[in-house]
Amino acid sequence: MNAAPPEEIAFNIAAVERDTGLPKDTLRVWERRYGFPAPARDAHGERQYPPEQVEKLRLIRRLLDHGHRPAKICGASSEELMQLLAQHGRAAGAGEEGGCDTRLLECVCLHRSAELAAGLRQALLKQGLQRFVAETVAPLATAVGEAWLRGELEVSEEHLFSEQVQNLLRSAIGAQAGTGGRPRILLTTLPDEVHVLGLLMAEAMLVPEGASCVSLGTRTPLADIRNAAAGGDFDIVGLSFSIAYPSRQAIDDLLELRASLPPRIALWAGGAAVRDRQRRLPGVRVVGDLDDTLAALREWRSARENAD
Amino acid sequence: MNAAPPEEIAFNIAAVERDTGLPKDTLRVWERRYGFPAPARDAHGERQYPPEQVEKLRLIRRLLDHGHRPAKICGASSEELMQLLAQHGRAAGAGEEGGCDTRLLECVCLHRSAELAAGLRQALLKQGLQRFVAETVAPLATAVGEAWLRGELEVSEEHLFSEQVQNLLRSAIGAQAGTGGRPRILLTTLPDEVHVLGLLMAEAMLVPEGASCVSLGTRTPLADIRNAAAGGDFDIVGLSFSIAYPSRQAIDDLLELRASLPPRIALWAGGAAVRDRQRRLPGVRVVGDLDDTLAALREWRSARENAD
DNA sequence: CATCGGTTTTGTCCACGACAAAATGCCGAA
DNA sequence: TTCGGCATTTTGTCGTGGACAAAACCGATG
Repeated sequence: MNAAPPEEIAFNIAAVERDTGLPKDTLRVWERRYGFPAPARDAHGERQYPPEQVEKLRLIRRLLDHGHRPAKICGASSEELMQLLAQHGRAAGAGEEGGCDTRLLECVCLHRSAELAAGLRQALLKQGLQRFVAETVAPLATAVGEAWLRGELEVSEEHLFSEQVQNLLRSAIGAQAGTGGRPRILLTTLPDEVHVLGLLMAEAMLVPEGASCVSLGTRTPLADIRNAAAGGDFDIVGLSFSIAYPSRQAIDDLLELRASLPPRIALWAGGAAVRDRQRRLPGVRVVGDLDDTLAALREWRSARENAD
Repeated sequence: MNAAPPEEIAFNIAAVERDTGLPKDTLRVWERRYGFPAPARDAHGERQYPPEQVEKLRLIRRLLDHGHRPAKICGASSEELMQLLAQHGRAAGAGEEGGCDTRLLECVCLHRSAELAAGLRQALLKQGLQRFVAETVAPLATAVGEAWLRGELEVSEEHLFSEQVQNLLRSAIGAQAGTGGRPRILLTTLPDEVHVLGLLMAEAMLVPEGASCVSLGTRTPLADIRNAAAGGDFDIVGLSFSIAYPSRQAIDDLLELRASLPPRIALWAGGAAVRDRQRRLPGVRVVGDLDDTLAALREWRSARENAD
């Protein structure tokens, strides 16, 4: 009959910011404006967020990434929010999830690390690197993202997936790293983008085509990208933007980088935040998906031949 | 004679937070208390930090990580701060940097990515994985950290180093991943710790000894670590803490995790933030350095034999 | 359909007070 | 000496509410 919830587990505002990605200022102003979240207060008047509210904030955060507005959804119940998310899940799932290996997805959900690693390795051997990335990893990553969005995955499960894929891709890329092929491509993300899989997938598509890729990983400041690109004899700078990246900021950052980069260095951008934004990005090659990466490479090579 | 600095390049408070890692609240309260930083204001009264002040804040940030107090150093000039940092560099350098491969360090500084990759690969082949990690990677990582601390490296150079080492270690670990050896070890870091090299180095030491390691990468919430460890038949949870991690918080977090973890699962912690803190961490095996990782493994195995 | 202006929404910034948590310094006991 | 408490200082984080720029939205016009 322990009906009373264990009250000691409550989050302070800093923990909520960390867990949801919503800045403290935003949490406070939402409380003022929309009446949610409505945390309890401790003896000193400090906010104490119960776990349910943190959970709901996580749902809201995901819906925001998909274009909803806080005023509309802060009032809704958790069930309604889940329903909205499920709609997105279905919309995306219809196109992509169908093509994903459900056995591997199960491994992620059930935390079967050894089986997941083996299954991925097997798929890689069977399909070859490029098809493995385009047909197995990418749909799986989308499915994992959607599942995580719907709260069906724990953080540790998403991490496990990301780590395993990294291990495999980095090995495979390293195994065929050529020397000195053209174009030379510098791959990285901007400081607010932490997702690394997009970069690795791009690298895995490009290296087998004979391009020389140098990845700086995530979170490189704009000025450092410019310096590294100009000083390292690069032909192309490639940036990756996940769905969570604010689209407007991506555009501004790209235009700024384009302006500061020597004209001879091409600028490529890929990921959900820049898809269908080609029109607003003169001088930037927007790479729509992984196959488009190869198209962009062909374009670059034929343009270079003509220029010679 | 372009003496006037280009005034348009000034950072707002959010950019400074991102570049220095100092929270906005802290930046404002330092200004109030110590008179530094002293940003200009734009037409709307918002802070505009000139690049020199951001640079100095970065120096201060590094000194804080090494135990200095803000009140003492906010008043100092950039030159004095650099001198303080140089002292730390020498102190650490005397012990460690001497043992590091200066040719490879030069590759990092000069941004010679191909040469760096080749040099690392060669060292790995020559030394074998464990000696490579202990004798090449670890000293090099320390040297890179110190150089970055002294401002001798760009962000992009540090990133490049980290990426190259990751590529190599992940390949090497993947190549000898056994199946089902004991102990089964779950490796990760807490949410505020973003450095991944410590984890990879530990994994590289352990896997050749026949241990089964599963890495969740960085930033796993405490509750997820507990769930993953308890649900995955693990014997040991291993956490890594870089020098930048607040020592006190590391202790609290470790004790909390220790309490929530089943007693049969051992808890290991390594990295600068927990070194020499064994006394305050009952129930936690503090791993002093990479060689101590092997000692800890031997201890675990002999303890298990005796228990059987 | 694309673009422009006006309106609403939304996130971020400001000031300054308060106070908990951490670091430091001091003192007495093992 | 070294260690463990205890008082004091330092330091970071949280609170409030007002302001306003930037973004999103919406409708009208080329």
